[in-house]
Amino acid sequence: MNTLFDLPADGPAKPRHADLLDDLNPAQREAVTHAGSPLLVVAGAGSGKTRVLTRRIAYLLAERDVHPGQIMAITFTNKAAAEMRERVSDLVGRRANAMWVSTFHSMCVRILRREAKTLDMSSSFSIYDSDDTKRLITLVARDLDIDPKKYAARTLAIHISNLKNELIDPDKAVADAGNDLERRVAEVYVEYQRRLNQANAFDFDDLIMRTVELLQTFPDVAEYYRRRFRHVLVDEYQDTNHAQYTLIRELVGTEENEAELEPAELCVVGDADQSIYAFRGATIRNIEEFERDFPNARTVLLEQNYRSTQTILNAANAVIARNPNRRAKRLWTDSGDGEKIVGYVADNEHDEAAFVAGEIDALADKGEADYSDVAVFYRTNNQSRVFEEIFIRLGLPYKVVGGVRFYERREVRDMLAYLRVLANPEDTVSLRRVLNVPKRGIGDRAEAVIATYAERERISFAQALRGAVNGEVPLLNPRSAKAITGFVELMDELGEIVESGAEVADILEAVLERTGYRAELEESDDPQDASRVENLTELVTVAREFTEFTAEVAGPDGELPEAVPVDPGVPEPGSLPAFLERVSLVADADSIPAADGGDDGEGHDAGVVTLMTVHTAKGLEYPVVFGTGWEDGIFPHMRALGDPTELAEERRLAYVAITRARKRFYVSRSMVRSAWGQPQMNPASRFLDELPADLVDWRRLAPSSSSGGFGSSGGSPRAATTWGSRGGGSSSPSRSAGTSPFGKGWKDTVALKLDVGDRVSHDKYGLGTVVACDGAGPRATATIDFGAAGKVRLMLIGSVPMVKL
DNA sequence: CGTATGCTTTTTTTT
DNA sequence: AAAGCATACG
Repeated sequence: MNTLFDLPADGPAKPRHADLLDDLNPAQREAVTHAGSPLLVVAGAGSGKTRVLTRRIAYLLAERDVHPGQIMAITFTNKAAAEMRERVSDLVGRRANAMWVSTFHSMCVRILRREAKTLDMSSSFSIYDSDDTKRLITLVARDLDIDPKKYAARTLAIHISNLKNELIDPDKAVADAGNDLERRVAEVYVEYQRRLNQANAFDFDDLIMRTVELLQTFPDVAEYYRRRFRHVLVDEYQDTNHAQYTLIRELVGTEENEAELEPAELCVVGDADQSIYAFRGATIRNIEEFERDFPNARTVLLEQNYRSTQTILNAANAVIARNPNRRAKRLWTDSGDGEKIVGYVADNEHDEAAFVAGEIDALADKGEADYSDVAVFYRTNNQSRVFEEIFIRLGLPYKVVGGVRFYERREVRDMLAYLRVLANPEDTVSLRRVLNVPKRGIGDRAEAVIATYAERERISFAQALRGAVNGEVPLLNPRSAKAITGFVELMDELGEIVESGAEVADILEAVLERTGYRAELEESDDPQDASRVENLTELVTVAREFTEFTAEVAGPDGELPEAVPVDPGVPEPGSLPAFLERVSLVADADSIPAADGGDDGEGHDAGVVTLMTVHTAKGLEYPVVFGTGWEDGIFPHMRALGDPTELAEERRLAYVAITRARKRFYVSRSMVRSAWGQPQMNPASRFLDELPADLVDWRRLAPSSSSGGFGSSGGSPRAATTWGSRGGGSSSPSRSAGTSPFGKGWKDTVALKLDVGDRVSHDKYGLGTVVACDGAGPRATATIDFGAAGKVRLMLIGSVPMVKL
């Protein structure tokens, strides 16, 4: 991390004007000092964006007499928020604590806790993540007799999420529904939302949508926040969705809706080329139309890059230039060309991982990089596995960021569900989750009976359980009633512990013991259960540290950093609700190891290599970056191959990957890669072709195919897109040697060999284009877009009524 | 009600 | 390859 520009820790509380602007380039300086109208900072990768933001805040405080309590800065991850706060603190001291620096989601939670009553919710509400959401939708869909085959809960959840991101409420969704799917979605949405309310819960999307609703429906509430926050700063503006955009507008206010109050000063920072979250509703429109949305807006362009070599920037520029309809922007640096990009074509994914490990080893040996200087990127989480295997074997220290997240593990979620029920007894999803975990004799049948009873009596599930204790529930067999009584008593006991003000960690311990959850795991002989016990111990430790940390931050006088006036409904620091809130809103990126390897003087700690998806890597930088799996179908992802819009997003992703690198960038691809069991052959990523040939030093090329490569182009090596049984070694004894030029080396059962992009003619469907290939050998299938006839997935085995054109 | 077994699906990316 | 889900049986 670059500490070059940080003031000494004991520096002046109020740096002078010159200190804040001295080391900025003219564009940065303008972005820092601009006043009086909305400001868009188009910040290319590595152009000093965070520096501009933090300086701007410091400048507001030092030179423009703004009070820290008037500043709201919004980011996408807690890590980014923490970093921003810290860097502002370095500049202006502890005054920074009065600012709101947070993610969209925690900011909204904070507002919602305070104003919950206004929306008929209790401030002890639960926050549902996508897993909870899916569970609730499953329940709702079942109650509505919706065929789970035809409408998967996940599909319904995605559609409902999209509606919420567009601020479409259930009533409007019903009114707008124009086809079968939309009608079903709307129907589920209505009931789902009702149940969320009943459970005193918000889902992720609600946090934004309902805050907007709050501000739009209650002008006095909106005015309170508008008077309070006179400066709103938004990072990663290109990743905002419509709901977030509207939220910003409501917070800032406009002349129309607030006659006596000037709109707050808005400053947004972003880069359309780094927009990679369209799949969750982010829209580049927000950044592209900023000047129209906010009249008189000023735009500042930051193109000078302080991170990478010119070689790396040229590569990134060349790739991103292929995207259509793009506002021209070229990053440059004055720090020289540096090393060439290193390329490698592997036989298979193990070979690729071995190459990466070998290079890291070599760099470390030569003293050219510490492990902590190195990051390995891949497109999807499952690709981390081979790297882990080989790193473990070689003893290379590493950390995987993301993937199966700690808080998503079953045992952890079970425990959190207990805690959530204790904090919010109306939380039906969590309650039903733990009802029979560990097994205590309350089966599906009993659960359904209770649910029906609750529905009919119009009471909550929790109340219905109490009804069962009193024998008021018909059709419930006595055994179940007895089991339920036991459960209710157990929860009451735990509730008393919570009431007594016990620490979160102690509550957790009590849950683990008294429910018998830990005992069940310990008695099990499944080796997985041993690691589950460890995870739970870890969870208790996390809870312990959470309480201690907040006690520490609160300081001796008990004064909280963020507590300006103590907002009603804001959870007590270190308390159970505070813990649950924190846990609900953590992101993968929040747990990324420090880039500087934690060298606290004592000895030399080389740190760990960081493994993560390109998405997670956004906003980070490393001296050495490995971009792996650059294959069509992997990166760009298979799902994007058929769609220009999605392909453009994949290309932005490639741009993000390259621009993370400071000194060295490696790219690799693999000829063969196993996908769900079966080996699969992938052609080179089209993005490799887009890298200028003279920038890349290919350490190993694809073996040239005897079939004389069609499809090879430019300077980059592209294997002929034929099939053969390469690599894998022992996997298959049947080698392709001596077979036809098209080398159908797998099994002779495969009737037709197709690649993505091939044109075909089918007896029944007519002309089509292959958009995806899956499986191999007898299980090979192709997904083919037949235009008007739709997309069809076909087996390629036996006699296929189709020819390749 | 709980468990075993076999069948299905799963792979984007995440606050 | 692995995990979740439905079905059948104890």
